[in-house]
Amino acid sequence: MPAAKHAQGPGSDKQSLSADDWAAAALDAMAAGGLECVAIEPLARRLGVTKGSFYWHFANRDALIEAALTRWEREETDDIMVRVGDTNDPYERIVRVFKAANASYRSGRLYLALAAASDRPAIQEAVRRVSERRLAYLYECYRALDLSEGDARRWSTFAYATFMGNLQIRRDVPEAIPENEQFNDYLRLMIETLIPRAREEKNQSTSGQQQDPPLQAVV
Amino acid sequence: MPAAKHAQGPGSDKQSLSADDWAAAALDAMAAGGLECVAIEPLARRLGVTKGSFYWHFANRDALIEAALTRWEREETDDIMVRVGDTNDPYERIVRVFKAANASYRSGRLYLALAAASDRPAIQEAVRRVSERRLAYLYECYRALDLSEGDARRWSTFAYATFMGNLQIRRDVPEAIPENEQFNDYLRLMIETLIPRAREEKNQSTSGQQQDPPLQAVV
DNA sequence: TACACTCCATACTAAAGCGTATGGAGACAT
DNA sequence: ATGTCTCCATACGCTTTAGTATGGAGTGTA
Repeated sequence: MPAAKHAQGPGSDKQSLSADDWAAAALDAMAAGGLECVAIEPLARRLGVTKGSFYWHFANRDALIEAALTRWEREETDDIMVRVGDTNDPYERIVRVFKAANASYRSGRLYLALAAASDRPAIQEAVRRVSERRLAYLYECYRALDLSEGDARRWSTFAYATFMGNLQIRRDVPEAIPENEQFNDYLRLMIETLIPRAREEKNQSTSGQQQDPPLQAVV
Repeated sequence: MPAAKHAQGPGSDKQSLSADDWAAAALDAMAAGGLECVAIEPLARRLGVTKGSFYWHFANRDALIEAALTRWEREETDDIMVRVGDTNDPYERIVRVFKAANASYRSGRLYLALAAASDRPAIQEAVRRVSERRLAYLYECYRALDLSEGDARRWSTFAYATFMGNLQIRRDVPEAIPENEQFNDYLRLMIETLIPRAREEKNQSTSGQQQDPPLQAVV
């Protein structure tokens, strides 16, 4: 039963687990079944080891959650902010935020699972930091569209709410979100509605946008 | 309200608990700390009794959750649908849905807590029924505004997403939601944006063909 | 009085999960 | 070979919770 320790196989599994491997497994369990699924012995079974491994890498369960949160915040920053940050056009940035938001299913489930752990202050603070960062990013995008501070605040909050609500609907009532080219229509409606500049240039596509962008493919 | 068996004592608490009392307490615990807080002994302590009482009213914990879900679905139907249903103007109905959604803080927390229990099929189905009912209601409102089926579907989903996202933001980043008269501006922006009222509706869904909708006009 | 029914308290068992103590197998250096 | 360090297995104790078994106080009924 004990797996060959250092068979040094073809790279599929390492001989030793790292703390970050545990953190990654904790995030997977979190996205799948919520915080209550982040249990040490079940995770150990899933990783092919026992509790002895865990308590060598971590002091206790809270330390694992802390490490998972750190990894999550880094993932969020890397995956979303960086992906849309290579454009100076604020319109295009908002569009990309929306597309990225609707693309990563796991990321959405993970956020919702973490945000539901309202009785854990450490988790709540991490969720708050992530949301504040996203809101601030959207706010700056709208400011760059020449909106006033108040309008930019309202529009960015509005857009972020729609953004989050779509994640929620996709999880709770998946068939309510249109699919394929229907989804493109839905996404276009939201983008055009939520970005005031879009109303003035209905005839012309924006710089990087094609007529039929393959939205579902963004993983 | 279940008939008290034999009225005794200065009215503070009844002498006998009913199954619905347990269901109500379960929903309170759920809104406060999620499904994991729906534990029998803590609930019994909070109700001033012991487990013996619980297992007289329910077969097991799942039966309690089932009863709580039934009560929740009834609450949702009574509190929200009925409250906005006494108007024939579809515009006004959507406005009331939005205001009611942003009014009940506990209701929002409860929905989010229930929806986060993605590993319980019974809960997931109840959440789905509630969301489908709300979406269908909104869809009919938009249809009554002379939108095409496709447009009504997109707009109602869009509106419901914004609706749900505001609940999420209010829970996770409360200070991001404006307050007082600032909140009125925010609400007005969402309502005006999300209800294409009195607008000449081409059956054109994929491109915004409207001309110059007032962004900040109505007070 | 005798009996039954309702509602709950008390005292258990069983299981799951967190945490600890300890030992052991392999790798590496001396 | 000996020791040491890394990483993990095993065994154990502790707490919490689901669930059961049983009795008992209060009330109604024959």
